[in-house]
Amino acid sequence: MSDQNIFSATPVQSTVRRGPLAVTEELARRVMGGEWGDGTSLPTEVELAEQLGVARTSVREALSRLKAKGLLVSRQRAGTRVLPRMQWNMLDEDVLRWAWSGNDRVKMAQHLMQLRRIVEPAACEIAATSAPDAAIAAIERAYRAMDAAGMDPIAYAGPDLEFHHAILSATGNPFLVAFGATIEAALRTSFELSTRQPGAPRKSLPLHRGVLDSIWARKPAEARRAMEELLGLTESNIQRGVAQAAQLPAD
Amino acid sequence: MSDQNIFSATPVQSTVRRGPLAVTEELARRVMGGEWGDGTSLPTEVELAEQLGVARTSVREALSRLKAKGLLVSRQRAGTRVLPRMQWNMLDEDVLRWAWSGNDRVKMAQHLMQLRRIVEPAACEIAATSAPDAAIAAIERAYRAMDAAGMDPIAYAGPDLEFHHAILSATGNPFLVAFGATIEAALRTSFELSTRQPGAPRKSLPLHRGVLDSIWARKPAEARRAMEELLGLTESNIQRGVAQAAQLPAD
DNA sequence: TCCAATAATATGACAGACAAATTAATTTAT
DNA sequence: ATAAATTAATTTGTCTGTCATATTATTGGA
Repeated sequence: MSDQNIFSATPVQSTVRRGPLAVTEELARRVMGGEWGDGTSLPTEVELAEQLGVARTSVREALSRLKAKGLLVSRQRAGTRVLPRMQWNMLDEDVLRWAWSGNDRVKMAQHLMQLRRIVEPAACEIAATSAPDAAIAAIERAYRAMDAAGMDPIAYAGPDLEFHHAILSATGNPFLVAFGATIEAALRTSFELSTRQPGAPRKSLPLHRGVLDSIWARKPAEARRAMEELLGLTESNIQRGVAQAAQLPAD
Repeated sequence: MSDQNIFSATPVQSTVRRGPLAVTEELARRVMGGEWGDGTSLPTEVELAEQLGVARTSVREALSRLKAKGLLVSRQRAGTRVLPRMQWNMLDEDVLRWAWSGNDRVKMAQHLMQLRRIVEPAACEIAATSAPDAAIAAIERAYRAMDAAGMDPIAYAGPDLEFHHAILSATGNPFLVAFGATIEAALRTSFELSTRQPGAPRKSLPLHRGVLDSIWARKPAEARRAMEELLGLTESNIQRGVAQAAQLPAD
């Protein structure tokens, strides 16, 4: 039973490096999966080390990472408890990625979309008002890359991500920039679910153009409206993607 | 020189527990202070352990926490580097607290306020639209506690915080709930800077009432406007506080 | 039955060693 | 002499083991 370590159990996905990250990922997966849900105490560090086939040091390092992200808390002698999900920092890149494996992807996608509808139009408004020209130029570079990518959804995805990130950066507000990670996750979803719509870039490119132009024109209200329109298209793409995905088995 | 450990060097602030947290806090302080700014490699783990007068294990645990928060990244043999500030997760509770010690508190307070103006009115709108009655009741409980606190700014602070948190919770959106930590930091500032305005609660209480009532009334637009008004007062309080604090030495 | 002292236990910290990976240095071949 | 290849050095990563500390559980006594 001790040979049931994580490396033999799971075929080790290519993106997961074999190092301490693997232990973190595995523990995170179990916490997210609700194996020791909400308030219950999880096994001792020694037990976990045996289960995973690693040293206690490695377990401790993984646990400290999860504690840093607000998923766990541990008191001496009392053991390590799972904090209530409401207290988790869902805006953290990794937490979001881990949570994504859950069964409620659709609902989560909706919540992310709701967040984008709140933040991104406002960011456009701010960018149009006070962004330095250099920052707007960065947005334009991303736009040109999108244009160059043409109709290839794969090549289109990267610059698209960069476009939205550049807008947040252009606000000059570090807290909005920090949204980048969250937005990125939302965008990945959107790509994941809208890949089945091959014509998507054709429709979205001019809307991106509209956002860019109104920011250049320094018209905040117009920039906000342009982004709202763009997000409207994105949302409908996602909804259609969800509807189609519902007829297929989950990956 | 090896006796210059953190416990003898600094008189150990009362809030800082003596455990591994102390090492994390100290390292975070140095990273934030720009001691090894942006891309440069910081000392080896052994050196840090000697400097701080702790074992390498403790240093590693602290470093792993900082890595989890996106402040550092370390590669084997290459050492541990500080990631560019733009990539830091400013929406993390601890990162925000650490960054707060910087010299640009005023600008940061403005950025936080800008974020609140984006998120909180939108949250009110959502709450008024779709929050279950139980969630609104939680907002009301916080309001009653504020009312009971009367004019005492200290007793007023807790329920005020709870009020804004309850609104975010009422949206049912976990990402907005995650804002709680950030908003909390912003509120602490606001208290810190508006304590010198003893009459503040008297003005702010009816505005809170307005927010609560319009959410109960299920009027989204009105709820948004009420929150915007409340934030307007808060911002002017902060600005006045900043102006007064400018004439005093920084703590 | 309740309180106090004691024992058990899990996390926290420490020490030392080896493994792995990447960079720096050195040697060798062209 | 230069470039490639090999070797060495260095730093993080991992392991094993032990002790310290805090908290809970137990047991004993009043």
